[in-house]
Amino acid sequence: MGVMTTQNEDTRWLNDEEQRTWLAYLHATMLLEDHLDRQLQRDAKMPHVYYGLLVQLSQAPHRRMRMTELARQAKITRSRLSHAVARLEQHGWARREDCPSDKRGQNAILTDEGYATLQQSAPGHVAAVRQAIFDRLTSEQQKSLGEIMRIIAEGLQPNEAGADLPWLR
Amino acid sequence: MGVMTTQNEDTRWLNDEEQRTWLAYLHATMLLEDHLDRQLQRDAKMPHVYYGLLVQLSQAPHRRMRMTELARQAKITRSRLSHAVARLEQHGWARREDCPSDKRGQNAILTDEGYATLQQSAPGHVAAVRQAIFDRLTSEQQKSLGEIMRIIAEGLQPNEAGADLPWLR
DNA sequence: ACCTCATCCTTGAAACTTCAACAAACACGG
DNA sequence: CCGTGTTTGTTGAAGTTTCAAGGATGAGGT
Repeated sequence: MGVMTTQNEDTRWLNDEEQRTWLAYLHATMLLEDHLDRQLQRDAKMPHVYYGLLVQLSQAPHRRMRMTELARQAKITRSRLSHAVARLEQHGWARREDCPSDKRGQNAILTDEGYATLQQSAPGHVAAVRQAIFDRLTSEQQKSLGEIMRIIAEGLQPNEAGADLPWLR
Repeated sequence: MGVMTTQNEDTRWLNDEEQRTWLAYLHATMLLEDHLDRQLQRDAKMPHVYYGLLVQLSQAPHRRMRMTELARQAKITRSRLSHAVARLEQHGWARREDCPSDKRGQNAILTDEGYATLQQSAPGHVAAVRQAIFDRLTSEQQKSLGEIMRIIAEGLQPNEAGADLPWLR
């Protein structure tokens, strides 16, 4: 905030360097997400998040996954996924199928058409990512970036699996 | 994408560590943006981006800024800003005013009410950011994060200022 | 003055996301 | 088997963002 002056707060404001870092983070993430969204909207006719869903499906056994699991891995809500898959279905890139073992469940499935689209646009997408990030960083920085992002992500997970050990109350 | 097999492509796919780094980046940024959006939606009744706009205005002379300049600093499109300010106006957090020197221009202005809201929610917001990032990183990592994000942002800017020197054609 | 092109900002529609509410199916103790 | 609470996935409405288009003013040359 910086400008928030004269308050007997015990709030630990960000110091100058922290502010600059935070601002850089905001700018970089916003610019990159924008960049990739446009790149993929142009080349694959879909937003980055949707593309990510197709990628996940392509890596799953039989190119299919339970909705909840897909949502969990993609870090989005089930609701959002529901809408997203509906849209992907309209475009013919994915379809749904009832889960045999659980009558509540649905499997999201990558269609051949979806896979083909992925193949076509993957090189361009990778190039964009590489150009924006990896081509610009030293291997030290790449390593550091990985560590940092894992730490941040870890801290925000609603306790990813097996963390139910020291469970008070 | 890793699963993309057998292609005589000259595409430089991401290696294993690069993939893990990229995935961590996606997860961290997505989780954090979600986290802050919820935190601010709860405490300040507005999404993170809108909050950022008010912050920028609060730091500007006379708490006002030309629309285009605000959009530029916030890294969003003018269209998006136009809608956003309209909404902020509805809530009484901002207002518009014609620019005296340029009849096309508009100034976005932070209202007292907007400033008050900012003051109320700033401590919680800073705490959230600190808890998600700075409290978890060593000072080495903080420094590194800043450098890295500046590099990435810089590479994605449509050539921020003064880059109009070697202008071919 | 005029023409032309650039810049400023807005608009409406379509696309996407969030939120709360919901129905259906499961799980499990009684 | 019956309740009770949980999990799964969807839905509709409201909010947000994108995209293409457009009206108005400014800037610079002729």
